[in-house]
Amino acid sequence: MKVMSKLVEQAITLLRKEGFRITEQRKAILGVLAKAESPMSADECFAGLTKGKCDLVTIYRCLEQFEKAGIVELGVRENGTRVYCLGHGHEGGHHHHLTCRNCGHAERVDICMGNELEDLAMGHGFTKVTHVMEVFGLCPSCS
Amino acid sequence: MKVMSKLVEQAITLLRKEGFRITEQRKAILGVLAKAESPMSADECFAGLTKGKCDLVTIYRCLEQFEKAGIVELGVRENGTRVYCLGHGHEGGHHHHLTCRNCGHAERVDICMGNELEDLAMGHGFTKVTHVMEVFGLCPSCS
DNA sequence: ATGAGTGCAAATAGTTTGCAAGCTG
DNA sequence: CAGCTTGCAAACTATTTGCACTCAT
Repeated sequence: MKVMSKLVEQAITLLRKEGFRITEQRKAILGVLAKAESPMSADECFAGLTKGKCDLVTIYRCLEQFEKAGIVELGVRENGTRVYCLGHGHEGGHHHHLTCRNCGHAERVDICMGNELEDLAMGHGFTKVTHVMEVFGLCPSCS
Repeated sequence: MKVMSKLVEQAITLLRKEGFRITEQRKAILGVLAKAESPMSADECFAGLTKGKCDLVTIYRCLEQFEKAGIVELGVRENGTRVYCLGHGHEGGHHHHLTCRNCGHAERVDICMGNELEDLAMGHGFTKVTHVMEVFGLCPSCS
């Protein structure tokens, strides 16, 4: 397991802290996510792994754990497919994406109305508020 | 086909204008959507129809057409299920929803950053920009 | 009458579950 | 060594497609 990106190291530390176990497959999955630095579906992670490294089912289970542990962000594609993303750059905080409907290329979007939404939801008496937002379009090359 | 809500009538007019044909099943589906006035999945529409009125496949196809014709809004649930919504009240323009993760109850949310997103996307050279946003939480009764 | 629309059956995509065996802490 | 994790097979849910038939225009 050659060099390990900073992102992966951070993630592993966090996982360990949350009491999850560190396995070869988890490290591999994190590696793929880190290399992409953009949202990926379980299937895409699978494709990015050296064949036989890990079962697709394991990827689903790990991604779910990663999300619970708060080390990846969950998003949705236009067609409903769930995608997970290891925070890009800096702090990797909450963010969204501008995804090309055609080639899949995604860019980070930092505007977000999370607070306004939370306030509004609280106003309606809702608790445990979360939100999903995805922006789609055709990127310059695909336009 | 008893009385028909204003919403349904509007929708039918629009459909006709766009060159789509008006069938019993389409009217029925619109009727269900209008009664709910909140986002529904294809399955839920199906359940709301008198058995045998229309095939589930037809619902999928109709909803797709309705969206193309611009008479329903497309949304996504937390788990990726697509939901469609006939504009509530007033103009039925673009809007989002605050959905209870537990009981499914949904309320309309009018805040939206569509313009900011569009500007940002344009800035990145993207065209044909659309976005999906859904807010989830636990409603007062389910909290 | 003619092509959009429908029903039925079957195929897909994405995701979940059960269970026995393996590996981490 | 206890129990979290994994792999494999199989079940499931949401959605799509092919094809012959029907009905709105």
